[in-house]
Amino acid sequence: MAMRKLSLEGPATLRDVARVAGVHPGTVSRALNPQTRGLVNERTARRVLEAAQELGYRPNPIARGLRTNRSNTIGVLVPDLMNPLFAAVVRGIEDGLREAGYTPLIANTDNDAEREQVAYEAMNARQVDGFIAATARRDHWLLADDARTGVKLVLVNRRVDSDALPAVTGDDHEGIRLAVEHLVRLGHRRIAHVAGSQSLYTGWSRHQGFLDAMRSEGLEADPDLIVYSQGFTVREGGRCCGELLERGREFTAVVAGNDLLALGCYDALEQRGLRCPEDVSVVGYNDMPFVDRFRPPLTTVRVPHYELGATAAALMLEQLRGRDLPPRQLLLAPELVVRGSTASRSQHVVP
Amino acid sequence: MAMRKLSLEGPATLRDVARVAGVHPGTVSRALNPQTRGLVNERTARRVLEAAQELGYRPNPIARGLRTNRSNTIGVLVPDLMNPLFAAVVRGIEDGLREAGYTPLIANTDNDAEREQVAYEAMNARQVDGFIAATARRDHWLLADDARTGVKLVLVNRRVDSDALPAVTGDDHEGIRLAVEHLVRLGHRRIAHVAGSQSLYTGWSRHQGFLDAMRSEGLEADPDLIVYSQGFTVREGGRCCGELLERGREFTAVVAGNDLLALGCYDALEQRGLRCPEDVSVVGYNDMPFVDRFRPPLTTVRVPHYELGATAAALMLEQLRGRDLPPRQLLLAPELVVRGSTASRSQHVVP
DNA sequence: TTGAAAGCGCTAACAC
DNA sequence: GTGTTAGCGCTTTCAA
Repeated sequence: MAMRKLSLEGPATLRDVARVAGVHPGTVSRALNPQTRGLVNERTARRVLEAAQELGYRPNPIARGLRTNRSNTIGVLVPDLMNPLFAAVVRGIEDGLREAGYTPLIANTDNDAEREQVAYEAMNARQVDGFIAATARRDHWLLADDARTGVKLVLVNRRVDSDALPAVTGDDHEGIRLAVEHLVRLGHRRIAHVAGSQSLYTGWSRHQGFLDAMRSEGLEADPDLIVYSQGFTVREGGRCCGELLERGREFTAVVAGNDLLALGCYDALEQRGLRCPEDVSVVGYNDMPFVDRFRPPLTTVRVPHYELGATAAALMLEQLRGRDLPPRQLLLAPELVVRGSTASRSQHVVP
Repeated sequence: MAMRKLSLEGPATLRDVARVAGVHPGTVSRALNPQTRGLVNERTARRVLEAAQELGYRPNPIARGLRTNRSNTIGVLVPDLMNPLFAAVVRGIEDGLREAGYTPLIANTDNDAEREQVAYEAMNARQVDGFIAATARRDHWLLADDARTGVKLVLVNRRVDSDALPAVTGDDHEGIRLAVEHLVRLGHRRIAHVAGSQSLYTGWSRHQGFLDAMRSEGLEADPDLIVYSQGFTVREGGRCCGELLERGREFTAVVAGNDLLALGCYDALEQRGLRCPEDVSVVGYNDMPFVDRFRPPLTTVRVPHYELGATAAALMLEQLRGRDLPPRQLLLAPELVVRGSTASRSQHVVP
């Protein structure tokens, strides 16, 4: 027996369902919400469910959000989706959030403070229930912002020293230690470091890791063998490695702050007629897609970016559900991937 | 003279502004909306603007959306953000939309029909004003769906033959023509094609382009020199190129359906002791990041992915503003990028 | 030109 | 257990 749709146009509303089921809209709301289903008679609930089904009822999240001040939406602030690392993090976040019915709202910020502000405000206006920020700069208004009242915040790929904020990061300290240890086992002693920008968290933490790793291997981290790049780019890697070579201090291996910097090292070495790994070994960081295809295939430290994102999502859900849980700071284990850019120390010492 | 905030908690609302300005909320709404500002006295409007400024008033898009059935939000359906091509498209979309105050809602679908459905429904429920779909499958429920009433749809990186839907795509026909022409100029005559999956739009259209290009060069497209992959992966490229070699028909060059397939060709050739480009030239498609770093650097056809996205955004805005504009189908020009994987035809003919 | 009032679809406090 | 009511913040008729 076909039942006519009650509201003649547009999708079915709660009231339509109520009319079909012969109950009050409030009852429908209760019956449909898992949280409050217990408050309603089982038979009634079933009737409501059937009516909803029949009408193809879909709750309107906008209306719900207006009432509840929640949106089941999480703002994701990321420097650049075109960077494969962040793309992986974002997929992890999306997949981690989906199960729980949350949707990410994504904005690229290019690490630009103004764009971050604008995106933050816009998302706040859209009632996001929380933010996951992959913003890399170490000093960040988001971290200090007292105006950040109520809204949850989870950091990914960076943390704060105070332990005041939930965060997931790769264990840079351990990752760099693996890289240095690998080089030492190959006989290298004079190991250089092309560091990432020290104003970015990962650049800074890997630099710290390098200093510690050298120390614990009983080696001196010669300041002349450390050069700081302005950014994580191939170009900067080339410039820094070039500077290293021009300083005239000998070294047989270099640990780069990330894979792009390592690629730049390739360029600088080639330009001066030096071979990798025969003359100089190079280690990258991140294990970007296709670095195994480079010439030579890059030895690097793999960071579980997807898992970083998925874990950040989990931490966010935890914050959202639990009331005032202590913020947890998680460290995800990296993995050394040995390929063709590292080899035993040559007799030939550069420069 | 400091003015106390009126609603003691939470952000300022329209009513707060109205109280401060000494007018009715309706007037504030009119004064603040550029569309209706003309209806209100200029002096009053200024007073309202000042009050809004003072209170730091931000309109609540949720409430507005509830009333207007619009959300200033565009659903973006994309197979996989971790694919750098789509990441670029999405950035183009985001940047193109931002100016106009629209926000993308992004979902990865992995080209999976069910996930697409779910994402589509969820976004519809969130009142998206339109969809930009980069979904690649040629037969697609979205395209036929009669239930797609009212909501705008723009296609990117694929089109439909009927011209019924606005779409932006790279000009695959021209791109493949450039590739074939390049090879012919290098003296190649027996040119093979490792085609992408024919159920995906780009795989199909590049295959068509190949047939036409060969014809217009006065060459025969030998069916034995065309092999169809199951997907755009390195692995499939390897399998297909291997099959090509096993068939025993001679060829000196291969046009791959995309860069990953081309990479697979590298593998298959190397595995059989053949050199690229000395024995076989290879051309890719897309110009992914870092293909210039491969061994050998890949000759390929560059597709302007970012512009594809930006143009799709523009098309969407056009649809949103104009009432029932005829759907435009745009073609963006590709560009041949010659690198090291193509060379003059060798005397040595394989297999 | 502005005010009044209704209502988008939903939830939650309270009443029965 | 269920109905009633009020209202989230905004836009948009309709009247004045």
